[in-house]
Amino acid sequence: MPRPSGRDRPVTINDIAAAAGVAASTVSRALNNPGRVNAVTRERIEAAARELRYVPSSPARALSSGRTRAIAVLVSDVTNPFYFGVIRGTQQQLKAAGYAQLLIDTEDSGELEAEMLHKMRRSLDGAILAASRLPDRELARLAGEIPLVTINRNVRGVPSAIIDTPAGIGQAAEHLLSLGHRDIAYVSGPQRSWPNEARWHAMREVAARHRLTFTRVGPFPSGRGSGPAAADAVLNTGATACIVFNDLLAIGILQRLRERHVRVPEDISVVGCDDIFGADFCHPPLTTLTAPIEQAGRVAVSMLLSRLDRTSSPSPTTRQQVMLPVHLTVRGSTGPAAAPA
Amino acid sequence: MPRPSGRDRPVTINDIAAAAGVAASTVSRALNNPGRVNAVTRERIEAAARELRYVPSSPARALSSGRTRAIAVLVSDVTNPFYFGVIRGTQQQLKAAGYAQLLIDTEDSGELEAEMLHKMRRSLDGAILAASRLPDRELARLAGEIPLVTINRNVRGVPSAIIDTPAGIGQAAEHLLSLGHRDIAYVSGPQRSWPNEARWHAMREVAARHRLTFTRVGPFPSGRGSGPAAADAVLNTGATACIVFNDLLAIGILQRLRERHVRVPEDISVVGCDDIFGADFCHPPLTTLTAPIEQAGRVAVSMLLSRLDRTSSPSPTTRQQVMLPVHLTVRGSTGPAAAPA
DNA sequence: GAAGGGGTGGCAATCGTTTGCCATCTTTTG
DNA sequence: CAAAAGATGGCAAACGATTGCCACCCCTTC
Repeated sequence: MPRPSGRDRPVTINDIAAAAGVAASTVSRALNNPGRVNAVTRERIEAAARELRYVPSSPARALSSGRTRAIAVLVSDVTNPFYFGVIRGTQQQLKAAGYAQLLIDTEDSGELEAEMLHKMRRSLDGAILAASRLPDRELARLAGEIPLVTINRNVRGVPSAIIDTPAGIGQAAEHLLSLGHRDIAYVSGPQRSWPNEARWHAMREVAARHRLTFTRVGPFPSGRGSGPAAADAVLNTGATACIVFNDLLAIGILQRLRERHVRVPEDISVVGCDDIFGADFCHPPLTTLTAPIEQAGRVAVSMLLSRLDRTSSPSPTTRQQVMLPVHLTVRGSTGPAAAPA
Repeated sequence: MPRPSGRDRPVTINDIAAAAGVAASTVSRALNNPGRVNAVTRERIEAAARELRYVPSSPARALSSGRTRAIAVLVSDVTNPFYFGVIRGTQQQLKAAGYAQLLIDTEDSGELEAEMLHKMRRSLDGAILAASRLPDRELARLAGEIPLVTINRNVRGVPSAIIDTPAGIGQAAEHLLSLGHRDIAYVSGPQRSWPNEARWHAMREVAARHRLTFTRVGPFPSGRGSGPAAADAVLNTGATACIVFNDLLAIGILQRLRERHVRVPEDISVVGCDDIFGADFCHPPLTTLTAPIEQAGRVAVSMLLSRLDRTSSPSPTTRQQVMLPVHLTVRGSTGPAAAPA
């Protein structure tokens, strides 16, 4: 017995039933399935519920209905500003739909990610994976256990919201090329990161189109801490410009270049990806691919919820993939190529 | 019936009971209260549980035990970097203790805050309020409904983790005074913000101690968007230095000053509060009061959990208030006072 | 006037655990 | 050796909702 003393036992559906002079089942129906009960009865019940300040117990509801109205959002690092946007987007959309948001930090570990998903599978209606570190096969398997939507991760059979940064890479490269850069480096993010591979792939395509060769350095963990190593590596290649896996790393690079008295953009141009918080006020302000991060979060939630609502009938209205466009935001970190020494 | 087809009905405690040849109650005890059952029986049960990959159903558990093992963390704006730290701290500590973290963005609205707390009170074991917008009275009332811990908010009867920024204000002011500043402005944050009042109060004390008068401008909403207005207001006061409610606002001010070609720190010095992400790489890097934000999150969780665990016996070991010290981090945004024109 | 059919509402089973209470068996103790 | 105490496990009643099924009433409709 949780609360033996009748101190302030929470109001249940039965209390309302008693107050309104009906059965508990009728109360349940009046509240969830209004068409099913007579209008005047319903009103009486609603009045009683209001009067008693009734709040349904979600555990009880979850137990009997099998639906928890809770969605998990998994991010690989809550302190990475990229995810702020995601979290905010999901938060908004989930709240609007009356779902609770469970935030989980997977600490960049695929195992932790899989374990959490497995453990919580019974208490969740679904999950959104931002930056999953899981192998495709594993991801597909988990998608069978629990409804999943990924962000920035393309796996067959798993719906996803994808930010089309690779397309933006083209714009970024054109921008640099038009400034006279020929020697461009790509600073690689984490090895097992899907967006990282996609971005590098896009770089190579641009290079091929222009009969150039771009070099790649890395991989580096995507944090500011990797900045020094990454900056040094870029300088070693002799490139006059670089496109960096993400802004966080790019900002780290900027700091290191400053330390080494390498001028940006005079000596080297830097382009980031994502346009996170800080990209506009670092020094110099970062030219970057502006991504609709919040929107990605919102879209992912919508996709997930629409899957949950359709009662097992695969409505064709929901797309499996939503591609979100990015655009290049030119700021101070890019400029004309330095004349070769 | 949630899952009518027996497709892959989740494993329950009963399945284990059957497999191990005991009663369900014994399984429950073996898993939650190991001392209560014989060692060999327990091992048999654990083996079966492992074999069947049993995961307990939290709703069911919550329903019968009355405890959900879920804690809500309420922040007033998820995109404010200050809260990243809080969220990360709570996240770590909660995960370690086996609790789920429900993230709620109250969008700076006290009503939304109260409503969410009230609605979720049945599905939560407790909540952590970072930057509550609720009046003291309301807060105290809600603390009776559900275990609460606040961060940076001091209300009688509600335990809290408080970052001692006011003490730091003293250091910041001394720093500025030693640089020759006599005319110092305080840039006020949101009006109903408790930390804001505390910081201004600390400013006035320092001023009194030195027989000076500091001016106050604002209030301003705490976002970068308020930067321009705040910067202009500061310039109007003729102050040679300012201490700003928080870094977000300070960074906004920095940007505006740059636009207006006011040099920092030559023409005016700026000190922020919190040392958020970005404070070290904005231009110039911001001198600020470094706050142990993550730690505040962790401490708040510890306080909350210790309250939950002590089975209604008010153990005196838990303090009601934990004060966390800050320190001044001097960077590029402060320098010697300009000679009066 | 009998048969059929919507509209309403109640009964009771069910979801998966936890836990009070009791029965049994084994030890310890005087 | 009897009685008390402890260890162990089962029974069954919660917890608070949802929902299938049935009963009843009141209208139609032929």
